[in-house]
Amino acid sequence: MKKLLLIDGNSIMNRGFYALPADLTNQEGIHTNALLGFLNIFFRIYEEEHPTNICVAFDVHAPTFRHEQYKEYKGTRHPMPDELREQMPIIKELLHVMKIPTMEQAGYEADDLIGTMSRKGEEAGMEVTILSGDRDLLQLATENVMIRIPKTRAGKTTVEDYHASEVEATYGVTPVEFIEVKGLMGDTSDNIPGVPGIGPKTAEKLIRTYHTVESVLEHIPDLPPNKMRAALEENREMAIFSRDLSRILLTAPLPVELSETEVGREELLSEAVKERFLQLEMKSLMKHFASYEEEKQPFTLNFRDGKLSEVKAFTEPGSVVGFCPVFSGDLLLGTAFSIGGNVILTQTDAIASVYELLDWMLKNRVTIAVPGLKPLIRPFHITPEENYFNIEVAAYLIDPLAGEYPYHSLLQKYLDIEVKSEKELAGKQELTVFSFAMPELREVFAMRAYAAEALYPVLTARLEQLDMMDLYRNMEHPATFVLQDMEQFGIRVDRAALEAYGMRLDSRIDALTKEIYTAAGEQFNINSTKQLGQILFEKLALTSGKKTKSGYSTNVEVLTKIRDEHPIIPAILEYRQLTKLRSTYVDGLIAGIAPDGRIHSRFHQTVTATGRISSSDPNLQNIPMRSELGRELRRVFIPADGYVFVDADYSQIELRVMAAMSEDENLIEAFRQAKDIHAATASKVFHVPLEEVDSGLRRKAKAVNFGIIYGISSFGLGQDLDITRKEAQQYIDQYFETYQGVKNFLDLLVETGKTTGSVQTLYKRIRPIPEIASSNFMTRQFGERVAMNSPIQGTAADIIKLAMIRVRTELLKRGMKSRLILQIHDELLIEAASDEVEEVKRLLEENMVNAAELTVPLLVDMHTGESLYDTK
DNA sequence: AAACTCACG
DNA sequence: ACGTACGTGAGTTTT
Repeated sequence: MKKLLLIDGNSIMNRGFYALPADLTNQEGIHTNALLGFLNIFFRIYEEEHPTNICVAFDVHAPTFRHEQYKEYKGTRHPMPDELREQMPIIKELLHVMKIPTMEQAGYEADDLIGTMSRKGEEAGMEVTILSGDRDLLQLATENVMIRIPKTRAGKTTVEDYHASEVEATYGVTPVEFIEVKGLMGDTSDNIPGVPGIGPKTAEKLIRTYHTVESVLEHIPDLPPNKMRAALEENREMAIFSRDLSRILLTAPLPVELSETEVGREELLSEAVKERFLQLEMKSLMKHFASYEEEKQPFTLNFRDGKLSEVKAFTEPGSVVGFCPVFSGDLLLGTAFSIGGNVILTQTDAIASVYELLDWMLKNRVTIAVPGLKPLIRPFHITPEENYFNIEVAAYLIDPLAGEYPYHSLLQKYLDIEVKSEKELAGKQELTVFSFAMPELREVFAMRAYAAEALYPVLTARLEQLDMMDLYRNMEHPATFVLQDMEQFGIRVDRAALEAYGMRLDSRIDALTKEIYTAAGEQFNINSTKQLGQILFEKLALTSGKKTKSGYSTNVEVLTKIRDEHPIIPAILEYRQLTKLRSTYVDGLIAGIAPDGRIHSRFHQTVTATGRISSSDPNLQNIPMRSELGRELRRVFIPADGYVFVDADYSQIELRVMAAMSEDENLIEAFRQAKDIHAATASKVFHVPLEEVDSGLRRKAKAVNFGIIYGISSFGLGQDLDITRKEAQQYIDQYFETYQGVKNFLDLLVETGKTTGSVQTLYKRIRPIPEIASSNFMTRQFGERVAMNSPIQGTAADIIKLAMIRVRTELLKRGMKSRLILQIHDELLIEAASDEVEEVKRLLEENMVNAAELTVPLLVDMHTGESLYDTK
């Protein structure tokens, strides 16, 4: 089978130019970033596909005759920067040396040439791949023509692949209809006007129903009589014109014949090419020549179908196996077991049989390594003592900044094995009972189990090396079970009360909306910061404060400063508060209520850089508290019948942790004595007797205390207290004079960060700080603040994790009905059976206070109540 | 997808 | 001169 690779030259060069550092030059001062970007992605695709035919298309930069009448064509597009322009002839010349044909044609865009060539290739029975950064090309996708769009996130480049079916799956319209959608919505970057007022959502909906622009126009009488319909009526011709502009030509005259596009590996990687790359000082490309001589064997995984009994037969007592069950909801679809690098796939829905096998393994001292443990705990009744190993959590401890821990990244990073990612294999295929018959999905399941087994020895070795094995065993592993419990229990919500609260908000939002429109003298979208900025700072000429990247800032800080300038401001502030409550909390929480009347948030263990837990879908760690109206919302969170809430939060845990870690005698003593640490700090720092510390002075000391924890900067403190930087610096100096141990401690953290590239908590959890080595001043400063904050925030997070584990263990041991249902960083919420309240209170306080042995006491504030509101 | 805003600790 | 406090997640608009 012949394979044709067509490349959108300008688009890929452009992408390389902006993705790679602009200071990438050779000794002659020629910029090479776009060239390198182009060639990197080119070689990657080449090695993946091994195309037999290649052609690269370029735009000719002159007005093209198709758009001649359209004067402002590409008027909004930025001109090509000189640094990029100078690289264009070089890439063409390089391609010439590589014997890859290029094409450009006056009067036609590269798109048209690619479109036409793709059809020629398809007709000739070839598989066609189009490489571009531009989604417009998606209209060319068919079952034989795949569009590949490279994306770079966090330094890693992935490629999105679209056949016709994937375009349809992703956008809900066929590739041909894609053109029609664009005709309606327009495209500012291509200067295609579209129909004003119709965005992507509306356009997609219309085309999904009517398929073509003409058909939409014919059916205008069927549409609801609103703005959109009026816009369509008034812009009939524009819609057709825009659509025609969007359509890529499939009949352009081609300067290159299909038969001329054949390429051979020898020409592509010839000595001449190598020499040219070296002249341009693109040494990183040399690996392609080396690999030509000594090709690395691609990794292939061994997997086959088999029965659970075979798995058992092959498993040696005391060994490590990789295990990955596959569920669709609660339904088990099958399992993958990896034993000594051989994977056995079993299609089965018999959870009990699998449980039996796992039980046998555990009894035979087998370590069961799993990609992620939390989802398996409930179906397989797993307990913390059992010998499971959680690959995801281990990988998180070693590299907490990675964000995600998919097997392909981990295999690459720790074993230098290159495998296709889940996405590359399975794409967007859904899980069904047929999944075990689909080759791509089978490979995904097998790979997950294989990776778990293969990664176990290297991750455990790394954990040992970093002295984090205890942290894993005694803290992270048992913590997974607490999180699973919290997800399962959820929290009860009074839906009716929540809806009533929403209605109250609605009526006030309506009134405010009218008020704002009147004050502004026109209607506009209050949610749009762009429109709001124009109204406030241009039309009403109010004092604009800070700017953002793209215009005026309209945040609370700015608006509060001009509160008295115009009655519209307080109205907007209130509107903002209310709409936030409405959309994020009322609507968001209602959407999250399960059939059991409770919200089952998800709790994540591998997300934060510092070791904290995070919560999502919905986030229950940011329920309003600070404003009275927002706090009212807490009334809708209620305990089950026969239960009450018992809530306990650590008092000043981060400051206490800092006192203990720094061993500052003054601060430790302050905590041993003082009831009010902010007042005590004020007294010492500002040299005022404790009795004379007023609320203003206390507020300042409190801000300083926070600033210290965040990694102090005079600018930040000044901002917070609204004082000059100089004054803020004085406060900081005075603070450090009082607490010299703290100063030494923070200095040591920064120094440690600089020399080792990371810092750690009391329990050895590490936080890497790549920023601290940056040559950029701002970035480096950020790194220094992180070095000061992370050990403190992280140690506090460690302590509450220990407390959670102890509380869970204790509740279970005593066979109590009460349960831990929520963690909010320094706070634990227990839904306590009414007859257990006193015991729960004792147990909770006892276990929180004694979770860690510090040189300062840990104190908790405890409250009980009939709703989350009452537990303040 | 990125920017902006804002809810929490 | 630079132009920010540390850690999150979600909704909305704009690109």
